[in-house]
Amino acid sequence: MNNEDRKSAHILDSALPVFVRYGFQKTTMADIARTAGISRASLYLAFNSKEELFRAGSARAHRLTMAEVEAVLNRTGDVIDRIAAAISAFQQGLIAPFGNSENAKELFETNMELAEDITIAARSKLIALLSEALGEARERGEIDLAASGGRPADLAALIAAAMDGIKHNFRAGGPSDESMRLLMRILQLALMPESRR
Amino acid sequence: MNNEDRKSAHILDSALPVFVRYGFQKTTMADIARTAGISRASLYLAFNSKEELFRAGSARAHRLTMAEVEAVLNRTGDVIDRIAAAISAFQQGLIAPFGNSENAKELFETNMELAEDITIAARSKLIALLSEALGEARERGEIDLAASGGRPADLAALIAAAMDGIKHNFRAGGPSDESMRLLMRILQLALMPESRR
DNA sequence: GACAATTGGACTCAATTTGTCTATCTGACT
DNA sequence: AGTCAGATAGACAAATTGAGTCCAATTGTC
Repeated sequence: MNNEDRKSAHILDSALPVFVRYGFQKTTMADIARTAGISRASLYLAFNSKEELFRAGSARAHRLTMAEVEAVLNRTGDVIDRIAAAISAFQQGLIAPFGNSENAKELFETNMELAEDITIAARSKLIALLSEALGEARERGEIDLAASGGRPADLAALIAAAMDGIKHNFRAGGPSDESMRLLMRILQLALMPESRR
Repeated sequence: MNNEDRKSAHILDSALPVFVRYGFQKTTMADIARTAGISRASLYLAFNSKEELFRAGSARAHRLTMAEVEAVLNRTGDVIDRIAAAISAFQQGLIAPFGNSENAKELFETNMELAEDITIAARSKLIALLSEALGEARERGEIDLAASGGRPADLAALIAAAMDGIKHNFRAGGPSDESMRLLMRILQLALMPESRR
């Protein structure tokens, strides 16, 4: 990571809590510069506009989170457990930081206006990663997809959809985690090879 | 309470959480109107300006809180206990609603700009009420001021000063409550009549 | 229908914010 | 000391937002 990147990263890390506190609309570039400990002029050297800055923040959050998701999926262990951990990492990285904010709704809307493509790409990648993990588990005979009749990609999409549905009611410590755990248990049972039943 | 007052009260009650959320500066009249469920035009029928609205809010909070403080002091029981309860009511009514907000500092500053007289008057009244309670307790022989050498007004001012000092570090559940309890125990010991020692 | 209360919307004016630019400063390196 | 790159304060125009006012239209009440 070069110097330029470290500077940008520092700015984005400083900007996040400001956006969370005030929402996109009420946050000014002066607020962000002050929080980052730099001048407004310098802020404009790093980002050409508030919208570009927000987009970069979204991109960074998605990049870091997806790296974490990928790392979690590449661990050893039961595939369902790894998927559960991956979903958890996804939520921790992309929803939790905002989910408790009173400005969550406005921020999500802003994100969809300014960074929808990034969000969609990350979601696609998540599904691809889950699908890949399921496919490999099937090769190894760890799970049996024949009984449920689904392909890895379909199962991955289902899991992502459930996660989506749950996230809309997200509040830390709410029933969201429980719903997700339930889904994982159901999957585990449904995908268990006959040989282990 | 007439209709006009109920309307104003409703607006002020709606405005408080908005101010707490955004601070005075970033809160707009449109925000308040939306939260109160009325039009911006109606909001201006009730209050001529944002500053007047804030002042009215401060006045209302002080009025309600001081009524509660007075009621608590007029209960039966040990005078020190009643004073402790009164201080607690004062803090609950005037500090707790903001003390946990990230905008606490800005809001207190705004209050001092727009409603300093109200704040000072309430503080004076608090001291007068405490002083009165102490004076009556002395008449009844419940406490002995001779040993400490203070007059009721001096003691009342001391208590208020301690409360002030503590409030600047106020965070819910912080050490503030403990400091105040300690002061009360000390007072209880110091003012106990010799006959009971 | 009369009446009062409320509203959306248009409007002005002032303040704020955005984004740009320049002259100046600072610190590192030579 | 001289040079250079990066950061800064501050000024600035343009755009946006917000405050406060006003009124015609609407709503609900009697």
